[in-house]
Amino acid sequence: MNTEYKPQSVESKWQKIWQDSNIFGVSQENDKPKYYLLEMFPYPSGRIHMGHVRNYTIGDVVARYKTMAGFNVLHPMGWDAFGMPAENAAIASKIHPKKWTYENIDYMRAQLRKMGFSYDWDREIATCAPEYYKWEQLFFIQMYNKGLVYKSRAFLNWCDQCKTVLANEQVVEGQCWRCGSQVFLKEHDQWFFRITAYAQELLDDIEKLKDGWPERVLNMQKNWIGRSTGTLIRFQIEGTSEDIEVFTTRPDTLHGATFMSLAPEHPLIKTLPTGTGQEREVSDFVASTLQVDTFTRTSDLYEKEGVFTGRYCINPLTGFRMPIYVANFVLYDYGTGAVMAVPSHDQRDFDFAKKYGLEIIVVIQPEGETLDPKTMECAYEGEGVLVNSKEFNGMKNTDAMEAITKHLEAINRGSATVNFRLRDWGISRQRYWGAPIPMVYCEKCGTVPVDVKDLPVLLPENVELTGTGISPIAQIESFVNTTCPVCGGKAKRESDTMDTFVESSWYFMRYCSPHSNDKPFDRNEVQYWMPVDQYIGGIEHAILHLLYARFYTKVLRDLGYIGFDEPFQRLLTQGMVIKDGAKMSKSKGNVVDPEELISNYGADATRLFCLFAAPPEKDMDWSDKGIEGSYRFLSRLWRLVLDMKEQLISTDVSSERPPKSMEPLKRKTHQTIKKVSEDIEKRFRFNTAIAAMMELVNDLYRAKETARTPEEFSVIREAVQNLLVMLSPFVPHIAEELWDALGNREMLFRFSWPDYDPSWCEEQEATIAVQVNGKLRATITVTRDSEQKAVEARALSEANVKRFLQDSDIKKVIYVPNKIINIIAAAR
RNA sequence: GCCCGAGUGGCGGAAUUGGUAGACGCAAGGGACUUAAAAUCCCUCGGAACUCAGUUCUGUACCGGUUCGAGUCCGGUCUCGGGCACCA
Repeated sequence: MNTEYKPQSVESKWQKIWQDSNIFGVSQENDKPKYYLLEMFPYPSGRIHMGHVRNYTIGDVVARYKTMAGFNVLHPMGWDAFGMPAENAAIASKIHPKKWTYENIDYMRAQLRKMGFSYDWDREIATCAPEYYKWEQLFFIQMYNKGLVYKSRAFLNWCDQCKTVLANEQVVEGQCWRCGSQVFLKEHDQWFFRITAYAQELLDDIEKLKDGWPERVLNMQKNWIGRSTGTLIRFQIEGTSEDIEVFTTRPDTLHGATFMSLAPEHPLIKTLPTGTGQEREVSDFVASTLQVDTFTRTSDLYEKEGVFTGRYCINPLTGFRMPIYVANFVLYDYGTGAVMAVPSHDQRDFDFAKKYGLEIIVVIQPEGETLDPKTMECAYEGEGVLVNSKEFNGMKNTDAMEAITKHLEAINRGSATVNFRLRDWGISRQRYWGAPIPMVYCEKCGTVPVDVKDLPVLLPENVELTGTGISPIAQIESFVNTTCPVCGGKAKRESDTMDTFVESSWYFMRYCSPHSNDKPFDRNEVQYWMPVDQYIGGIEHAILHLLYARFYTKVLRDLGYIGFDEPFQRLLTQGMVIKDGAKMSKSKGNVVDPEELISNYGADATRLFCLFAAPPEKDMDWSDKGIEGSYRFLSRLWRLVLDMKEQLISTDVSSERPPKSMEPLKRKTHQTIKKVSEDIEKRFRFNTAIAAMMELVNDLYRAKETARTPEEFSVIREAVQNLLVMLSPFVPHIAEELWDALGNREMLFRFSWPDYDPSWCEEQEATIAVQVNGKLRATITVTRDSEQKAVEARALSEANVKRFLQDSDIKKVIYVPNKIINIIAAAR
């Protein structure tokens, strides 16, 4: 055999064998425990990038390890195939999105195969296939019937670059998460998923994920859901029977509420000023405020401004005539879009009152201090005792919160409530390449869902893509014009498509029965495989995808499809791949192409370096020199095994006691099995597992120099065999090849993960650090588990120890067996 | 402002329960082999000092504490990263 390591031929050989024998196919099975390992599926953008390589390599190690450790492992792969890049490519180069997408899928599938990943390709799905999105349309209709889907006209985030609205989760620092351009508010008709109905459960169930999810992600979700408890208060508008509703966390300050602030988007703004002479001023203010993008408008530095609407509302406790303002800092999105202003105890309201000369009434006095509205320079937001609050005077403000809320309930002016920051999920997209929303507008019957038996509503293929902002399918008469499923009369179809995050909210269930064609999935199969035991993906989905998927799982449960609450038991968020101090990106010109790495160094070396360079959850620094090191290691392994091939084949692993000369190697072998098993199983620390195997290789090189007898080679064979088994999840091709070269018949992937012999893990001797007063003075080697007396005697006989004990009395000796002996002494 | 992380050689990173700080790898320097180079193999590699086979001092962002013993625990400070934030 040629002794030079040439990964390309080895890798393609084994990839073909794996593919031809369908070795990675799995089915429901009862004698092994199941394990569902999932990596976030990719968008088929054209080529895989280093982020994919890292993510999927980590997953593949776990999948292969778990298989060898005796689990029935589901490890599927598919494509998050709807989305805007396909459409943009179509506009730019006149390729149909469908063709573009499927060509990309073919190319990327081949790339993933070249990496040697152990996917069950029979389960591959693409979310743009009607067989997939059909079920999503069914869920939509069932959710609609249950009141979990509704349509509403609202001010929404609009990205002018992408020509579509965006969900709140998809706006990052006022910019579109995808293209980075400024997002504006625009009034739009939109379909919403009522995720807020699950806000409390999404928050509560975070408790169930504590053990398996990174705390960071759970915190982010908690912040995003943003629960706060407070009171809903109704203020009557003077001269009408209408109320303004307000949410406050400080009902204790209600007696000090002297004006009202409304968001510019508040519906009352359109009617309130009528007849007051303020109409013009208000509408000008609203128009100019709404032109400013939300991010700027809500930044700290933005000047707080407002305009009087000409109307008043009545403080329900004091009867105070509160002027109603429209103010640019009030968010329509949060609470009720209206804020009762208490300038004495809220800094923002204080500034506003000073600016417009509004009344300030102190209602909470801090201990040992008397606040005076005339001399106050800022609001007092701390605790204290109520004043100017009628029967509540003298009460501690913390107690008054409940007391005032109770009182409001009694006079029917308010109630205790819980408010969430989380908004309903707007899922309409004015784009072509997505799943059509299965609704119909009938002149007689109004908005009605498509009849379930007519699903799927197929996305028409004969479109012209222009990127003008109207849904392209709205212009296709044959699609839009339809008949009403209720009355059979003329009707028009909804022409918006669904947010692509809807597809990724349930794909992990479809993998369980990907070929089911009479229902979304088979309940038995989903119940067998789900929940996902280990999910792996990027931190950028901490809120977006992971929150939506949790929500959707709960919805499908309540629709009766499944019987569990959470989709992902454990989550690993892997770090980014960094080069030259920045995330790899085309614009920075620091992109490394995986395909080049595969052809230069092979898939195995690429995989190895991705795993070795950093622990998975940390960002990984790409290093061109580093991958050469990985390649060097594999070459070293290759030569090691093939150089000894003859001697190894002619001997067998023996259960006899090894020759003395080989005892250290046998010990190292079992220690390495233990270390590698624990690093994978308990810690997901592949870098230290690889380091341990490198050490074993280094030891094997030394052993190879001295070995002569078959008995000695037998121990080497034991080490090499186990090494190859352990390496196989990391570098599967070279491991299979060398395994085969040693004459093993069974394929490594089908081989069992090795057990270690605990008696061979322990060293015979222990190196003990000898300290005098906590400082290292010598190291001694003693037999394991030696008595303190013997160790102490040895320690005291060390010259350097004696030196430091001169003219001193020993006060105390601390002995930790096999580790350390510390002699505490004081000068005479 | 609130809530999380993280700070260790020239670099990526080890040190799992408080017990020899720097495993493994990269880079660098030296040597062997070679006509030469590549490849390979061996040695050195945190800093400083000295009486240099060795030994001492010092060192895990900074200041302090607990402990026989702290990278690890506690209190405080600084820096960096992340999330939320005019949130009523």
